[in-house]
Amino acid sequence: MSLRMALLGLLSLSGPASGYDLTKLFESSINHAWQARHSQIYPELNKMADEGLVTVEEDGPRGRKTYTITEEGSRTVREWMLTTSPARPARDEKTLRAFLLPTLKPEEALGVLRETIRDCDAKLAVLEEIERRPSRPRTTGFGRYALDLGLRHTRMMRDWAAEAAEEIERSSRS
Amino acid sequence: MSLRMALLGLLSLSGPASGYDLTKLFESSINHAWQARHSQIYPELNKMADEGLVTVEEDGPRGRKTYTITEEGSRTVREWMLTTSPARPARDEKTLRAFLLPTLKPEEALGVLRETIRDCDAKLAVLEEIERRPSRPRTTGFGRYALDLGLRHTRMMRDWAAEAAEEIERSSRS
DNA sequence: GGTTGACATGTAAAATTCGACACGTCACTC
DNA sequence: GAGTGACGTGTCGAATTTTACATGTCAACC
Repeated sequence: MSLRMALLGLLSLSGPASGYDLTKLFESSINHAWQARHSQIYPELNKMADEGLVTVEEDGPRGRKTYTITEEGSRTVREWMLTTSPARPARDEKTLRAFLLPTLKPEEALGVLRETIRDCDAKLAVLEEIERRPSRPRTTGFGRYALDLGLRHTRMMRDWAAEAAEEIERSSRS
Repeated sequence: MSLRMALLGLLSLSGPASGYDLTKLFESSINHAWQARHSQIYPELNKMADEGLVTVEEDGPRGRKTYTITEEGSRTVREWMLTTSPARPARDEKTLRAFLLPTLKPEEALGVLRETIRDCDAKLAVLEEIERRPSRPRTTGFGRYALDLGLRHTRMMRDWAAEAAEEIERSSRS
């Protein structure tokens, strides 16, 4: 259901778009919270067209199909957003690795943590650059929350890694 | 591969355990970063036994099988931890919902955010209770990082929701 | 005229994950 | 002795996701 809602949501926020557009949008926006390849997106769009959640216009230059969300599609995503469904728990390989850190020797764990810090710093640089950029239409409203959450999440991860590293250093010195 | 590494990691951290134990351990430890039902765990343990990553002792009261990680299993998980594999990106339905918040009317979004805050507070209460609890064997080392990250993540989410809510209130007053 | 790269859509097989069904044991309580 | 609930393992079908294969167009550059 999540993929469907993500697609309807993107269509609702960005206006009519093609499968190709949506694939790109996925990558450049919610990638840190959800992902889908075009091989999953195209069939889902066709299914939704069959079910009347979106309409499709087949014209465009290269067999391009433009999808538009329908009234019913909007209702569907709105209901999903408002229901307190207990949302399936997150899956995050990075956090899993963090959890398994104690399986390593202190020096090894320290190496992994330092790499984590570097990765976070790199990601932060990218996100902060986007934040600084003079407001494109997308920065207001749509994408606003995503960016903010992404920044907070990355900073949180960085802080954690830094403090964990410091703790390991302290305890291995003693 | 992640499930396999999670299982090997847990076996490495907790010592020999049964599939049942591991299912429970999964729920009580890395649940917020990775999940698996017993229907996924049991077959994976059998496969790993075939491949020599774990050994199995079939005794125990109720047909209980006890799995122990082997040298090869340890090597496998260690290599995985140390390789900079670009870790598949996270999937988090809650963040997806957050991202789609702008599809809602301000009052509706506000409602969702307030509920998010309540959920985070509830989760924080649980985690902080665990943190306060006099150190059981698991709180040191194993589980230490997981708990810390869980706390930080939940606080981050709470702060984000609170500030987003405040921002919506401000802009709807004007 | 040929090549390259972004644009554009699709399918199929494999792997992963979930939800339901299925079976049996042991300890404790009423 | 019957019932309940935690313990314990397993399989199967469906849904979801990934990876690879497959095909073709348009614009720009050389």
